[in-house]
Amino acid sequence: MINLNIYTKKLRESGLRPTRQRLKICEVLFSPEKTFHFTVNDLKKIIEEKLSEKISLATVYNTIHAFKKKGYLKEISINSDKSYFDTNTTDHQHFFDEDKSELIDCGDDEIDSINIKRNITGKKIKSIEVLIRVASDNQNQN
Amino acid sequence: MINLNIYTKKLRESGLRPTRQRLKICEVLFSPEKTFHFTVNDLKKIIEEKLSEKISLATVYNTIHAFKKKGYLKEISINSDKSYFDTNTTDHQHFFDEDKSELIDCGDDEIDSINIKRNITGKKIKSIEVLIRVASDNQNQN
DNA sequence: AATTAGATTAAAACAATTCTAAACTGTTGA
DNA sequence: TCAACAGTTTAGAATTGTTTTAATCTAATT
Ligand SMILES: [Mn+2]
Ligand SMILES: [Mn+2]
Ligand SMILES: [Zn+2]
Ligand SMILES: [Zn+2]
Repeated sequence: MINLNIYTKKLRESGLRPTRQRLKICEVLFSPEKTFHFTVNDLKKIIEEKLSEKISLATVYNTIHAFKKKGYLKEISINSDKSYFDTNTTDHQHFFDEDKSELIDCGDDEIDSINIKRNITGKKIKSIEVLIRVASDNQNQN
Repeated sequence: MINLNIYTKKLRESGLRPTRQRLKICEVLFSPEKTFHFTVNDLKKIIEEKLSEKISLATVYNTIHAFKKKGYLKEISINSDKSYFDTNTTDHQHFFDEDKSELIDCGDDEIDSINIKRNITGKKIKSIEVLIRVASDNQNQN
């Protein structure tokens, strides 16, 4: 299988051995044509239900964190009880659909580039994150 | 005391009775000249240590949430285990100092206004949040 | 003052995440 | 090839921020 080498390489580069569980994680994260957003529980469910591979939460967390550290995944800031991750690691922004608790990509071409006129002394900008919260018009905005 | 009426009004407008604990919360949140950012625990500590008023976490949470709902406080989205609130309810953006886990206001004049070229069908934009993560140059960026 | 609706509180429940430690597996080099 | 080691998996426990509960208390209304 062609992709196995790619997965193994990504794992090795993240400081991880290519184990059965981790290769399944790679299959879910890196084989789809399209990038997507997910929570840790989403990922665990996909592996267990679609790929029929039992996997512990601890393994999912440890692999995801290694990928994030290496830059193969991004974490998105939302005020939510759970963390959201993104397989799209390019520079882009997000809509957050509050009705469905779902992230939607906002391409670089769909938003004007952010220009910051101030800098914090002695600090470097690590990232600029934009979150556009949306909800259906007739919404209880509590 | 002049401010008592203001606090009582804010509480009443948030659907809350002006109790001893809640007036202390108001004193902390709404008397300072400058706005500030805080976590629930920060607030509890200030009330107990500086104002010597015992207060339960449940009361802090319930009051903060009522103020947020009414618009007297804003909650800021950061990927953090805890929630950050802001007594500055005007439209503004933030720097997040990752070294100190501290928010810094970014005035409207310090960042170009965000122009979004796409809209999500059937959805209304509720807010546009920008978070600029900063850290000292020589930083372990794990 | 009595009544009642709402508030306070300690403690329990909850949920996401992290940690632990024992069993297991991939890798390496003899 | 295979023993030995280092790294991995896992269930379950621990941790942490937040929410809920239910008993007690208090502000508001009469
Ligand atoms: Mn959490
Ligand atoms: Mn939490
Ligand atoms: Zn995305
Ligand atoms: Zn602010």
